[in-house]
Amino acid sequence: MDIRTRLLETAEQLFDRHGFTATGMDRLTQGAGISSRTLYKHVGNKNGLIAAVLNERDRRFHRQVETDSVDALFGALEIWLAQEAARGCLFLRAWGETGGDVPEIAEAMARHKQRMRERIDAIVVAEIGRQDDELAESIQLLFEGATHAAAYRGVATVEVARRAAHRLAGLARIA
Amino acid sequence: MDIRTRLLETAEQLFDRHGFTATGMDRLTQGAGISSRTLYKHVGNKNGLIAAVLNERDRRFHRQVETDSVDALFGALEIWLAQEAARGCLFLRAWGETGGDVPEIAEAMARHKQRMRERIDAIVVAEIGRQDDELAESIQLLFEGATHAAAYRGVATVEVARRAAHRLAGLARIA
DNA sequence: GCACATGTAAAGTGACCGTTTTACACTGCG
DNA sequence: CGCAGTGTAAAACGGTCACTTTACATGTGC
Repeated sequence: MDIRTRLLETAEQLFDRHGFTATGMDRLTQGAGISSRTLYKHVGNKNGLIAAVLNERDRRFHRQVETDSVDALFGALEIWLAQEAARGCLFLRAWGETGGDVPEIAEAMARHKQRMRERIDAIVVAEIGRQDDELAESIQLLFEGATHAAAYRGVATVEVARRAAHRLAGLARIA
Repeated sequence: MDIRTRLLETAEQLFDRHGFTATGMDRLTQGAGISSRTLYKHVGNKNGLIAAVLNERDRRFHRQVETDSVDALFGALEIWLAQEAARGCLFLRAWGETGGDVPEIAEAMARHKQRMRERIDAIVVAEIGRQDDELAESIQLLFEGATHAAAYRGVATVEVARRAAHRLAGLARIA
């Protein structure tokens, strides 16, 4: 496997499991099986590594969530949470741990949320046949809520979010 | 002002602004204007301080959110987020930064979420005249979602959550 | 008036932080 | 053949980490 890929996958796991600040470079190099010199050649510094991990995760997450119905959207979230463990949104966690002070990380977070919003906009159009900002924002809230509530209420809470989104879409359809 | 109160208030601010791991004990003692010896006498160690901060915040948050209508609940959240700055749920952030491995912190988080759930259960009864787990869980999802989405979409998103909760309550009322 | 609790200031503990450096091995290409 | 590129291992960098210790100043109550 490619060195950079191995590094990013290892880092994503360790960051998600133990937190960003708490995960030292030694554990990262050891986990990826590379020297620290190589790590710094590839990602510059720790914040660069965090940003790279987030951007790669965004690509992977988006690929999974690229659906065009409310059902499929929350179904994808359910699968994601079931196989990745639910510890809240990694983008918001990175942003929070760094106090919002690292531009590359803040931008990765904002970009990810914006991309999610565009996907939901498309789903709304597919569901009710027209744009509806209020509905889209509500679905994003339910999606965000499920992502975080799953950490303490379990993945089953995604089903509740899916049904609530469905009901709101139904109301929007007849409005 | 009481030393312990001053310490907890300072710590809450610094933890919220910069993250838990990133906030060193020096900055805490300096911020609170106390010696490190006194700090350790009062809270034992850093995890003890974090747990104490969370438990105090739970008390304060709950006092603000102790309402009995959907409108008032989200109104309270809006006020809270407007005056405290929205960086996501501090309980989930602490839990995530410590990898869920610190019992006192994990318990503080779970207790806080459980208390929130009980409040929402009471609100549901007040709103529709009977218990409704599905509605309560949906409202908790919207509340959680608004808390986190406010970090990147601004406090205005709380209004959207409030309206969505209202609609779902309306549906539950006629069901 | 003396013990005691509670506070301060400041130095010291060893461990670990992110990052750089030094020295060396392997590979593929002109 | 030689050399640039890419990797390793391991030590060193100065700094900061959470936490403890030492030494000293208070005020309070018996």
